[in-house]
Amino acid sequence: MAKRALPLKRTNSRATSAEVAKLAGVSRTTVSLVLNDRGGELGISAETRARVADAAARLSYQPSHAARSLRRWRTNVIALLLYTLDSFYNAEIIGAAHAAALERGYSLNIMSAKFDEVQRRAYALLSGGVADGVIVAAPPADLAADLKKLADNGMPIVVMQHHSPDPAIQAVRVDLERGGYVATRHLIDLGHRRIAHIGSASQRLLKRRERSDGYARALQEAGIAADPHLVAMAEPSLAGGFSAMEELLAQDERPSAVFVYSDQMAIGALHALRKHGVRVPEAMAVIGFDGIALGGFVTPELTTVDYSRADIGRLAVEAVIGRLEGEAEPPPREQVLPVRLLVRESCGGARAAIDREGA
Amino acid sequence: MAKRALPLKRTNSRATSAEVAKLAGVSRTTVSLVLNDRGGELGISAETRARVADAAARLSYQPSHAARSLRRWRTNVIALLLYTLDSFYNAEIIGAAHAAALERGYSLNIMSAKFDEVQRRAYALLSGGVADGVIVAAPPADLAADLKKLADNGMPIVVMQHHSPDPAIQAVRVDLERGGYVATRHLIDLGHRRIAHIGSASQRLLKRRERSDGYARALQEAGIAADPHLVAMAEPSLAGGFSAMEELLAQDERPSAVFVYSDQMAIGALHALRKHGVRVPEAMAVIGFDGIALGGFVTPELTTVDYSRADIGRLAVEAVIGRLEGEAEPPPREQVLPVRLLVRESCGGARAAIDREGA
DNA sequence: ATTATTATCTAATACGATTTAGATAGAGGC
DNA sequence: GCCTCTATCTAAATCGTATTAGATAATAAT
Repeated sequence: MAKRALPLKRTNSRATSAEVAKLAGVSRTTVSLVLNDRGGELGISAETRARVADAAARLSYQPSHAARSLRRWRTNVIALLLYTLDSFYNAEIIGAAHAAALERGYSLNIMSAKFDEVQRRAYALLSGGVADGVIVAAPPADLAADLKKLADNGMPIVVMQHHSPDPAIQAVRVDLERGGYVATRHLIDLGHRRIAHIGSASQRLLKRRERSDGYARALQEAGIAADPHLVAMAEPSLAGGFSAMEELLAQDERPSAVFVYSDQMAIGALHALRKHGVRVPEAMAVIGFDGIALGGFVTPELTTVDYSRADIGRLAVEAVIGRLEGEAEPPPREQVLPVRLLVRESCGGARAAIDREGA
Repeated sequence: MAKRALPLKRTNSRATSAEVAKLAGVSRTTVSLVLNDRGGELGISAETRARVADAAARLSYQPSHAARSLRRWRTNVIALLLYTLDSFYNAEIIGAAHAAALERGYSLNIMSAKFDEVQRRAYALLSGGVADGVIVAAPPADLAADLKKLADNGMPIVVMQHHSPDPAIQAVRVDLERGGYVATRHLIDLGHRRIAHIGSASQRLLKRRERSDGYARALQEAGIAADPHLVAMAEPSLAGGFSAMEELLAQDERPSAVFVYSDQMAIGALHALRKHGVRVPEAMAVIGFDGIALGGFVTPELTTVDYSRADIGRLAVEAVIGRLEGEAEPPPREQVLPVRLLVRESCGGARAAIDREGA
């Protein structure tokens, strides 16, 4: 692991508040008060305030993050724990989260924790106080215990895109079950009866069955018997979607439509269909999930279940900050965002698009 | 900006080294020595070491990151500054960087600095000592001065995917000029003469002209006059590629091939071509740049200029750590990685693929 | 002239870990 | 019994900032 620390030496020549104090001819206390904007209320004269600000600027003083958070018990950092950086919707979530955090004076520390080792490290860092709160996307199952420990220690934790795994943990998520239902219902309304489903079979992530549940509910409601041969599970990736689709195509009696776990997998599935000469949407209708921008750029353009990635990022950040700044009423344990059908080309005719809104 | 800090209060009940010391019946010094694995060499008996380790485990002791880095002048964190999280190749770079960092006992703090405001914040954080070194991808022009200040203060800085903007800043980059040359040459070898180019016109990022330079060199070498009407610039995004392609299609005399700045833009361009009924590769050959996995899943599969994203991430991390741990010889200012042509479908016939290797 | 009040500023401490510079005790040499 | 040496451990100082609890001097009130 980590080698021995190198000889302790002050390498960089950053100015300290003491040096600012000396240059301005005041005490460290005054410097602290002025630079934290408490000079006015606490009776530091305007003239002194200006002198301190000037000295700080001249020395390009930047407070030491370590010293400040040691003293304040606050880092003003929110950690964003992601397990899949290649999810195409992450960028939007992160962008919105960033904006929301900034607005409240926080910054975001994105920790990608793909490997077990990184994950262990992330836990150590968090429990070492590297951030004030944590937002977790798609947590792996074995992290649940760690998260709970952090939450029990008073750290605000918000899970995105998943059910709250514990009463101490908030969740900001999308109505995935309804999404699965809406997608499948769309296919049924278009006249399909043999409707396949490609699901996510990630070993590591917490089970996410909601989409599949919605699929099953729509089938049942329409009086269509569930056929286990029409369900294929694979890793949630382009390649996973590809191989799951090939598996479905190997069936004796092929489906005429498929509801896919994510747009990413759906794009893999489209590729498999093209390779096997199956025309979309004529011979196979395909519907994805997530509404990523890329879906509008593939052939054919992907019909999908859309939701606001930006809302997820923003609400997650606001939930964490709300907890940190002690808002009056306890926050709701779960915030569930609506989904909406986004009809493009990959399912053919758009006649059912009108009243499938999930909001 | 940041509201006033809340009342100072010890909210979380993390154990401190003093509590571990008490439980183990030793001094804080001993705890520190033992937990930093210096107990052996400094004469702490095996029995005491075991007692301390046990006490630490029982209290689930985690050293305070703030206190430790305040004292050590080391955070063991490397910051990774990204300006575009939606670049599809970032995930691979980040994955490799993570692995390399972990191996040496460091962790990665990904800071997405899309907005100016975030960027200012990032600079403040870094200059406040939140990380020991920085890796910057695609730095905006206005950040160069900030980066230089950090570098002059002794912070190791490595730029990825770009020329080193300053002698104090290292670079790990790809031979983009050669990539542009190889791509264009491929099109020429396939018999094309009217070869268009879609470039990146990002206002904010540092100018990156290498790809275009390679394009120009290949044309000149083949005795083809450069035609400014065949060059379109746009934002480096799916939509940018789309609109640039439409612009090119509006020409009186259309090109027969196009070399696109990135795979992402190329996918946008493919979409424009399909929309306008231009068949690829028959009526228009398209070649991209980056070798992202997605390129193998679109219609038609995208021919591209590939390079190792993983090497970039790994080398960047190793460069930073090398500087931090004071390696003997000064590191090379630039490390330039090779590119290689990856022939798929979007340019038609593959006959020129053999000897265009860039390595 | 004394006391209270206000305006302005500061000395000293605390945060938690690491490190420097010893302290203590026992063993061995004489 | 005194001294040295080694093995084992520790007291105190330190990192840079924020905060608590005053200090000081000028002004106003009596």
